[in-house]
Amino acid sequence: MGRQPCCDKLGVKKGPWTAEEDKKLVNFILTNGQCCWRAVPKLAGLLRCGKSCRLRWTNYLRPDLKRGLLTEAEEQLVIDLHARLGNRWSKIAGRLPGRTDNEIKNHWNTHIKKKLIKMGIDPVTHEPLKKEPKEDHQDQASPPTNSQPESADNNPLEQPENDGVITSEESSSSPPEISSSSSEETRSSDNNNNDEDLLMSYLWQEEVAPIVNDSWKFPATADDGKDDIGLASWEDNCTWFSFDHQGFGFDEFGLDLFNGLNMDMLMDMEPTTSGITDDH
DNA sequence: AAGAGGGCCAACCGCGACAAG
DNA sequence: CCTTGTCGCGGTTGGCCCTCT
Repeated sequence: MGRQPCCDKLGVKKGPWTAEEDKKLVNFILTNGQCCWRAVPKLAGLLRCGKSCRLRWTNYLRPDLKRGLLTEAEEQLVIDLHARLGNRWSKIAGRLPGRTDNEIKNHWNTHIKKKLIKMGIDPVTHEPLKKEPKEDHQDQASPPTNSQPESADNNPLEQPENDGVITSEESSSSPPEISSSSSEETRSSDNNNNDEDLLMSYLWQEEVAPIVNDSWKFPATADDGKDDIGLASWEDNCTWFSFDHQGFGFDEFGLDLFNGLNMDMLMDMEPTTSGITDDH
C-alpha cells in the first residue's frame, strides 16, 4: 500500500538533538505521557517528525535506560537470544531491561559479531565457521549442515523456567553452540518443528512474563487513549523513576518532578551535551 | 604534532504490521 | 473487505572520536 511520508519534509529538523529539544520532549512526555507520536512534535513545540521524537525518547531519553557497555552476562544473553530469534532486536531488547534494540543492534554489529568470528563462530548461523586459517581449539570443524555440536541441554535458554534471567551459567565464557540458525528461512527443516516450537514457546513466555519493566509505558498509551491522559494517573505508574536512569540530564531540565529523586542517582548523572551524554 | 583510517553510536529511512474508519 | 493512517522494527548511514603511523 502506498505510504505517505511520516511527516512533511519541509520545516522538519533532522540531525542530532539539542539539549533544548530534549528538554521540550521530556517535559512534554512527562506532562502528557506518550500519546500519538505524530502529534507530539506539534504539541511539544518541536520541529521534528513524530518518528524522530519517538526514537529519541525510546533510545535515549527514556529514564529507565541503562547506559554504557553491555556487561558480559548481557552480551552472552544477547548471543543466546540472537541464536534463537535472529535479528529481532526488539525482542532481544525486551529481554534486557534498560537496553534498547538500537543499542543492542549496534553492540552486536560492532562488538559481538567480531567476537564470535574470532571465536570461530558464524555470527549469522551461530555454528562453527567452516574453516579457521589457524588451527583452533575446536578442531572438529563440523560442517555447518545441520550440525548439532552440543546437546540442547547445554543451552541455558533451553530451560523455559530460566525466563531470560541472567545466570552465572549463561555468562560463562563458552560460546553458545546453538543449532538453530538465526533466521527462519535458514533454519534446517529437520529441526524446524522443534525449533519453531521452542521459539514460539519462548516468545510466548515473553508475552506472559516479559522481564523488561514496562511500567514506564503510560496508561494512556497502553489504553491507546489518545487524549485522556493525566499526570496523576501517570505518576501513579512512575515506579520506573526509582531505578536505573543514568545519563538523564535532569539537572539541565530543571524539572520539579525530579526533586524527590535519590541524590545518589543524581550524582551519577552526567552533564548533558547535544547528545546529553557521550559515553565513548 | 598532525593526518589518516577505523570504530562506534545516534539518528534516519523505508517497509511491514496493525488498527480505525 | 478495502483504504488510510500510525506505529514499530530492522537496516543503513553520517559524523564524531580515538588510535595508529
